Amino acid sequence: MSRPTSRPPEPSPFRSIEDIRKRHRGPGLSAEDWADAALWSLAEGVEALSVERLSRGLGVTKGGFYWHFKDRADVLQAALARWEQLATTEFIQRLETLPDPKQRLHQLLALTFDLGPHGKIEVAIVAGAASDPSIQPVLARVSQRRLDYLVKLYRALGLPAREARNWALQAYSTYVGLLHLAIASPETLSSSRARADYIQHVARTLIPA
Amino acid sequence: MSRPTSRPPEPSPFRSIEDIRKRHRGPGLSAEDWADAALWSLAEGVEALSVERLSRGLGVTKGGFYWHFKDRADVLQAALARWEQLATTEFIQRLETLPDPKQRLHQLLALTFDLGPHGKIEVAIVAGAASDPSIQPVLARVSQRRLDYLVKLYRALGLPAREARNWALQAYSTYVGLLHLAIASPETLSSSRARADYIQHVARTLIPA
DNA sequence: GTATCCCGATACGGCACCGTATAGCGCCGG
DNA sequence: CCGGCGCTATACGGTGCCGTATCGGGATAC
Repeated sequence: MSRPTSRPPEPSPFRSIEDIRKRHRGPGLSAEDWADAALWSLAEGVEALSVERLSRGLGVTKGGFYWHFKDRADVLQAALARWEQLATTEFIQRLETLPDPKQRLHQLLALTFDLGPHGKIEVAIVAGAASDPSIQPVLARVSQRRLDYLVKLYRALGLPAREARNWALQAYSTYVGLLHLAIASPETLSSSRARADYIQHVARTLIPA
Repeated sequence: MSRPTSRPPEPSPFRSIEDIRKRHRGPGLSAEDWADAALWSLAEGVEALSVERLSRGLGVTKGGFYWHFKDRADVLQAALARWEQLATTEFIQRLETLPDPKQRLHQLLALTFDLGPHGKIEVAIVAGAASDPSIQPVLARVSQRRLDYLVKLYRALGLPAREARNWALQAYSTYVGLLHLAIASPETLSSSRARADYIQHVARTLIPA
């Protein structure tokens, strides 16, 4: 019925389904396990997130699910919260290890082109937001925080506010467009030759000075 | 059971649901009526396209649906075919009315920023392709034709093949990213001031000479 | 006026998922 | 060694959608 006290140590970011299933033969599944699995499953589309599907993927029945979560919407919000954390805070923290703003922009491009499973998840979330209003606030926060950070980087390069904003918007659009392209036309940038060439091009046009 | 002979004159591109419903009190619904309604409904997500939902939206029961289409996948393909036509051929035709490649690029930007219902539909299709393999081929063709056309435009501006390709990729990514942004953060470019400013910025950076 | 074509209404069985209820089992503390 | 805690298994009723079958009725053609 009700939620238990959550486990103290945050286990690990972005564990694979296999990791979760392995841990299964041990204590059993925690709320974080379910939420992580839910986050992964978002790659197949928000609508594809179902309690029974999730259970099957984890090799258990849905019996325990409702011990941790009120309903499907509840675990969706948990997964989105996890995504928000990974897609903003932890991403920015990784960039902040570099001292120079220009280096950060270059690193950001490199990370952007290193398409993991994030791409499908992001696209699914945006598409889901068009039909599921509960997604919109999370998505809006993520976009805003990313844009704000980009603006900050461009301002650190010496650009005035208005220009920094435009560059940030364009950089972010380019990033998102690349996610789409990876789905729509995977072979377009499959050659590492064309890829490197395009990265260099983008770096030239998106990093002003 | 079987398909009838299709009506000779193509009725009209992108009719609204209301248009379709109005026509209803007249002869009845044609295959194009259903396909158009299906295309609209894609804005709510590919998964949201269901036969019974479609019927309710059109104010009839699903009785007649299976007269025109074999199953749900059939009408989905019809809707995608319609989208492919609108998103490539007719779009390019509109641009080809302009004589100068640079004018065409500017017009393309203007059309891009004129976000209609297309945005949600495109995003939904890309997201759907990640989970529904039957969508992938259509999406790949559309992306490829658009990219090819962009490359052609940039080459017409005098750029060598490799560079034209990079610019085309970036321009297309920027376009798709804008679609996302319109969903994720609608207020970001709601002010016509910021909008015009950003259009100008994009035009400067995406149209070389 | 009647036959045919085109399309809508209704009814049915089947499936996938939801959320609830309840019982069972391993494990850990006392 | 035993009672409760954490989690899982099983079972159930309800809903929405699918695809099929069948009937009915309006428009049109003749």
